[in-house]
Amino acid sequence: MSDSPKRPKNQLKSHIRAQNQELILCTAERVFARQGLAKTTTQMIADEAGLPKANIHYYYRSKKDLLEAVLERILQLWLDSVSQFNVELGPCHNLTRYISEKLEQSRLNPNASKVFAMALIGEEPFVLDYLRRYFVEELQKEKSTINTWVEQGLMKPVSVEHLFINIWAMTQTYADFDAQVKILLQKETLEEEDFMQAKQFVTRMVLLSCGIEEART
Amino acid sequence: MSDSPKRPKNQLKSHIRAQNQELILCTAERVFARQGLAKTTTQMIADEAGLPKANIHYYYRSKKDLLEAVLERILQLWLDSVSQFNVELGPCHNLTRYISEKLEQSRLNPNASKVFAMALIGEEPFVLDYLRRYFVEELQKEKSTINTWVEQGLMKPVSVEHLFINIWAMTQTYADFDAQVKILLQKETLEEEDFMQAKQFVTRMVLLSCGIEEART
DNA sequence: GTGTATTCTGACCAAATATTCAAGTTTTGT
DNA sequence: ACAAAACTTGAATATTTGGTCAGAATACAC
Repeated sequence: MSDSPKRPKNQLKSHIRAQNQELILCTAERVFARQGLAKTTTQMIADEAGLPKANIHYYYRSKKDLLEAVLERILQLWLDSVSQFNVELGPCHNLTRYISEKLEQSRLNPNASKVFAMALIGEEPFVLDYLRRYFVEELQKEKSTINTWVEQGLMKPVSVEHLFINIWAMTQTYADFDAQVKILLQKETLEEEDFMQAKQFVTRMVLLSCGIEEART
Repeated sequence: MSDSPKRPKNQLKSHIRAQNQELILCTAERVFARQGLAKTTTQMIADEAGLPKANIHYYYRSKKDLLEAVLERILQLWLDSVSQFNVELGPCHNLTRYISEKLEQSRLNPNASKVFAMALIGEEPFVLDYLRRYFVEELQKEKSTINTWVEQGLMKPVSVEHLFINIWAMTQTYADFDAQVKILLQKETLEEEDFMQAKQFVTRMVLLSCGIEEART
């Protein structure tokens, strides 16, 4: 979808193509995050990327195509970056790591996080389809893992759905609603330290609610 | 700001005026929530309200004015609807009630909740100013109340800022990202029952993290 | 070096949309 | 009943913006 004209006869995209697409996607992600999905114009992206507008349209037929390419990238990142649960290591270790990784990802890719949230709140079909396709089955795996732990008496039984809904809500709020967080914390910018505190706070809540002794990491 | 022409000589707005503004604000809130802030056109609002577009502009000079009127209404609701902490009654009762009220509000006014989230993620200056003006001092009160409880040994010391950030994150996620929640819960619509479960789940998490014995309400 | 495929880009177009206006209609105060 | 104020609304306007196109420039294969 994102390759407008015929690609170079075989395998690899041309060097130029790959490079420009990368530039455009990165810039678009940034501008989308800053301006909002609908308020962003192709012109803004073009200007910020230092390219003429027509050049953007050479690589991405339409604004919709471009947005979807940006979203695909983000969702891929989301899916890849957070490692799976490892049954062996038990709930405490896994949940702690999971929360840590999610928060770290929000901190390091605030733009991606925000664009994703915007698309989700706007119910972009592309994102909803993606969630339906990949995350539901993902959740099933975590669910069975957690059930195993429950059977082993390593944690209390909890609603896995609600657990994940709330872990996601908490870990993403620091990136998505950073404006609100900054106001409440009375800070100009969120430092690594703030994320560390968030990490501790959220981890504590989650572990306690699962009846797990807190680890001192 | 939101009253374009001279108002009737004194006190009360004319009946017609009040009625039309009410209709327009309600409709606008709904359409904004459905379409997104930027994608919504005055024409859509006009059509859905059954009024000609020019009539909308008679009451609200610009789209921006209209959005701000809608937001003001929502923020007012937000501020009013959730009752203050009552020191006498202790942390368990108050936190339980607070979470319950916030979730109930999300459930009953999903549009308002969503428009607010959209404006917040888009960093609408109007909303940020409002937060700075009212919520920061609001938080101060809660903070000192909680400190009192901590001193009385009724709960463990916690970061009040992070506590509220995360309570808000959790209670609003069910309305704001309902599309995601629906997918994960595999439901067409969120029922009262789902909100009840959310209420229990969130309350449990919060109380445990504050070292408070769970109430059986 | 030559020709073909790819990339670049300024100019242009059509559709969408916020906003204005002026001429009508209704309501209201007295 | 009458005039002033408030309200209504179809039509016009100005601007923004996504998208196109044709020809120029560049890279690439041989």
